[in-house]
Amino acid sequence: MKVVICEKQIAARRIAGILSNGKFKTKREGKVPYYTFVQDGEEWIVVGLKGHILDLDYPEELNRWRNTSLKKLVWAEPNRKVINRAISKLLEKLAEKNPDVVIATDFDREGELIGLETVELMKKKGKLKSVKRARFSAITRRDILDAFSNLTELDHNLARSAEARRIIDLMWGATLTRFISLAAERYGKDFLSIGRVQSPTLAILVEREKEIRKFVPKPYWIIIARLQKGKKKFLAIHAEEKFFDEKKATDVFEKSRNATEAEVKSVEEKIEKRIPPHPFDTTSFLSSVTSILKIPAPKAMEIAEYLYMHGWISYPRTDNTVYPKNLQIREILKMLISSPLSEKALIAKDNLRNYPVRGKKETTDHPPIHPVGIPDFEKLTQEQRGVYELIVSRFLATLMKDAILKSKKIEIEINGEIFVARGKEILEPAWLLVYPSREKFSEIPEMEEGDRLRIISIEKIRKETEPPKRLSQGSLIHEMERLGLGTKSTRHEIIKKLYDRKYIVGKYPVPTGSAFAVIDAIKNYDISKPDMTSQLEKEMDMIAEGRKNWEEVVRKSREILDKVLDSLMRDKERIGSSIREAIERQNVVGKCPSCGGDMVIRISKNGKRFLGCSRYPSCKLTYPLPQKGVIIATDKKCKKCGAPIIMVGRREICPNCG
DNA sequence: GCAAGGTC
Repeated sequence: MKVVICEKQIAARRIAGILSNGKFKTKREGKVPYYTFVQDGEEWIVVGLKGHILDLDYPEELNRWRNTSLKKLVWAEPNRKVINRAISKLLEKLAEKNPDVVIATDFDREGELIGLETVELMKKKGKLKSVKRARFSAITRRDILDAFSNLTELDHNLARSAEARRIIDLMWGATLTRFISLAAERYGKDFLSIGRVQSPTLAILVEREKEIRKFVPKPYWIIIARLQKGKKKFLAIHAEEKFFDEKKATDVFEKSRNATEAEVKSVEEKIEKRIPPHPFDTTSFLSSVTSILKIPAPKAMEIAEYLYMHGWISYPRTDNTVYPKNLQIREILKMLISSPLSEKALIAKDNLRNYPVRGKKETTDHPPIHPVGIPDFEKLTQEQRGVYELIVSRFLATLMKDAILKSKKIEIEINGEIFVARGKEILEPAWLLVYPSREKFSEIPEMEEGDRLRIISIEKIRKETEPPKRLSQGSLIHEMERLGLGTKSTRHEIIKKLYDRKYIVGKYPVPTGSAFAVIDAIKNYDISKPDMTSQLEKEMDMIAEGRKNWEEVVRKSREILDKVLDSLMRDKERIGSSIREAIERQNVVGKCPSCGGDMVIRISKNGKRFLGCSRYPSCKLTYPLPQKGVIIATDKKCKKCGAPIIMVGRREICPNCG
């Protein structure tokens, strides 16, 4: 008997289909499906796992946080425990039949470890006749048949490199998570956490927030001219753009406002192209969903998972931005033309480019995210429908011709001062008809050198420089990818974790007081930096190449952790009180102008938030609060009424005067 | 009640 082990259900079914020429049967052991067929008189069984089947955990006696010495935890050996009882039962049952086993998990580090876990679990139950490895980087007929006729051995070094990662992550994560929670006296569901990926990610947000808060806006002035050519009105801005010197701005303003006429000095026109966006990988998918549909990244991934499980989109966890050669693009387009989204699909069909757009990242394990089926729109929620339609739109856009624009720059003289009007018109919209673009377009009238224009008005407008923008969840995921933090499958979960720990709040994540305090406590250690991951990556490569021993790498990491823990322990009191203080201050936004108590964000009986004095009931002062947006304290007071000024999002307001 | 990595 031959037993083939795959990493996931969909892979198992497709591989069974390829190996059996479509002649396989689906059977079940309890709830677990597997696929079976007979070839050359031998029975084949193809099993689909659900990722890892073993996980690490510490022995029971180390699981009482308050009674366990952290020093002991650092040096403790974690146990392996089975994650999914039903799958392990099936594997054990198959092992008893002494089969030839072929490991056909994903061709990567974790895939190799999943394979090794499976073999070790099965070997406990029966003697395996042989163990082989099938390596393929795409589930296509050719790649699979090729892999199965050139079977190799399991790469133990590669698997052990993943094992080292797993042990190192757990020992650092568990030890420091417990340390910071114990120091801050946060127990149960309120615990705080630290990890190799989550902490550097949080540090990015904290750094950015510090820049935003210390930012001092600088006033500047712009001078604009409202002009008219024929019947068309348009705007031009003085060529200096930003005047940081108000006197200079006033001089220019006074000089130009007396003019009665404007004259076109030069006209510059350019034809420009806009290439469609590249096919969706997980990162660009999440970034587009969060920015276009305003759906949080974890939710977007959940929806993608749902659409995939129902056979409407391809596998959503991919780093690939290039369609594979064998992708049936014409067929998919045809399918979309007879779907409720036919209108867009027909526009695409009439505007096809020669070859679909290619992104920079090309991998062969999964194709970019694209539609593979048509759901019943009536049965989808509004969000599911939105996500599906965005995937369709993106797919169509990648097949379409470049958009053609005409950009114009017109220089206009007004009493010796030069003003500039800019316009951007769409000549050939092409893919812009099916996919949203962030670019702004505006038309301005046709003009020629020497044209005289009517001046409607000249205005001097005061503006202020703006602080850096907060990262959206999508840009945060891009940033994580750039720094090598997390994987396509985990980045959104890391973000969710930060929300669960109340380290961040709001749609555009804003770090809370506890985030500032925790990052401050660990800022001098590698665990708060992306370097720890890049260092670990290097060591994993060396283990995989056989140039380092995995146990040695783990032991060295333990020694470092041991020292880090010693150093943190010496500072435990100070770290603990600074986090506790930060959490207490989290809801305080300033002083009560009436009695000097603290003004605190509170929730009323009907669930609305408001500002109330901490000395209630002896002081009954309250202010209303906007119900939306993250509220941040400033150290300013309102000049009119003395109430504390608060920041809502990035805007400062007085809760009393507005 | 810990992490990060797979997957549903």
